[in-house]
Amino acid sequence: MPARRWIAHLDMDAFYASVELLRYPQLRGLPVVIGGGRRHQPQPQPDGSLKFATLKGYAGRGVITTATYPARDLGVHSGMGLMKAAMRAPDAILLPTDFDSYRHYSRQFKAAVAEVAPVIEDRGIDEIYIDLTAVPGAQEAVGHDPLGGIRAVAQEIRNNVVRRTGLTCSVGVTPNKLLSKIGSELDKPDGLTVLTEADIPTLIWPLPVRRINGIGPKAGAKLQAMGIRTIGELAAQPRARLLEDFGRSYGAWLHEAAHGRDDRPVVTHSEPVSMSRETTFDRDLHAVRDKAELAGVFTELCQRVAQDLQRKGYVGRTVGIKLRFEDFATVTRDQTIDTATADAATIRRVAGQCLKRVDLARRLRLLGVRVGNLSKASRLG
DNA sequence: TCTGGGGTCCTAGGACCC
DNA sequence: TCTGGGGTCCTAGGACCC
Repeated sequence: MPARRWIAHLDMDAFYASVELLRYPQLRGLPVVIGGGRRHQPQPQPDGSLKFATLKGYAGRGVITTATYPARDLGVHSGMGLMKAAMRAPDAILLPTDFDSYRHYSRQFKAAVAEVAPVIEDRGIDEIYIDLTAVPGAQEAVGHDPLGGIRAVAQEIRNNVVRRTGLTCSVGVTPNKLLSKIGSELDKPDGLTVLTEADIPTLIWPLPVRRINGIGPKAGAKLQAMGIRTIGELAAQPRARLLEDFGRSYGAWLHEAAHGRDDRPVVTHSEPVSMSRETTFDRDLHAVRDKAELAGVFTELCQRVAQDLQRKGYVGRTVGIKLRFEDFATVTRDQTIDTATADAATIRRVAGQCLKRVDLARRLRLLGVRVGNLSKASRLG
């Protein structure tokens, strides 16, 4: 009998916030949000306790990167501006982001998964896909339960993640990535969902189309305007109509996705395509009046990108800039050079050429520098 | 009280070459 | 003497994701 393909999607629960709760267990059960700059570190008190900042009176441009479940109950969520969140949940505790710490726990949980199932695709700091097809026991029935084996393998992964990190995760296991990604959200936090194709009509079709990874705000709004709300309604559309309205490629994909079909493999290795650094200013800057400040930030961004490239051993041929104006309009300019580089001064010079091609009448909110077209740096330098 | 930072992929037009 | 067709590279913007 051929092995049945089993793909898991594993998503760490409220990852950044959960890591912070390991460090500050006294905050468990409270509304906590992560985000903003360095200015709200917990302050040690004379009695040895810590005083935590709250959202009340927050002024600045930060957004929430993660909110604990009690904070979500107050109506705040990731991506929301901190000022807006402060109005909804003024007493929620605010902690600054600490990427070094999150990266550390990211490595830990991925290593814990790899001990059980080594075929892993990285999807960022807090989620992965895992191919469970060849994991011992995955194809076996347990008693009268044909899915008993796969369930046990997934549970063992979850157990090992908690053992090694103290953090919980939610896992979806299905025949493909698309369904597993949806599945991992069905029982969150700390849940396990195993689905087969037979479950699609009952468990997938009633969900809103936005649950499909790849249908974002734009496509979601367009579908809604067409009267299509659920994945089932999308599946019921004639393929030809989707091709007409969304183009050959995206239309065909929408049709397949709605039927739960996806044959993408789990990709265990990939090379980076670009590296970038960008920053949003505390206040909008003007190209002339704030020239010195702008120049300083610009050079620093180039240096940081160069440092990232060198640390990871890459060079790039395309240097680009990104500008966001006060009205949030965004433009990019890039230029490809003959010889790939990771040199800060070279990046700075080419990026400077790019900047000259932009009309800088409006004030700037964000400045970014990117190097693309990457290749591995040779040891000869 | 708007909207961070780091990515990938796709599209589309023009340049340029054969 | 009036106009091809394919391929690749470059650039800009946009959708989407974590």
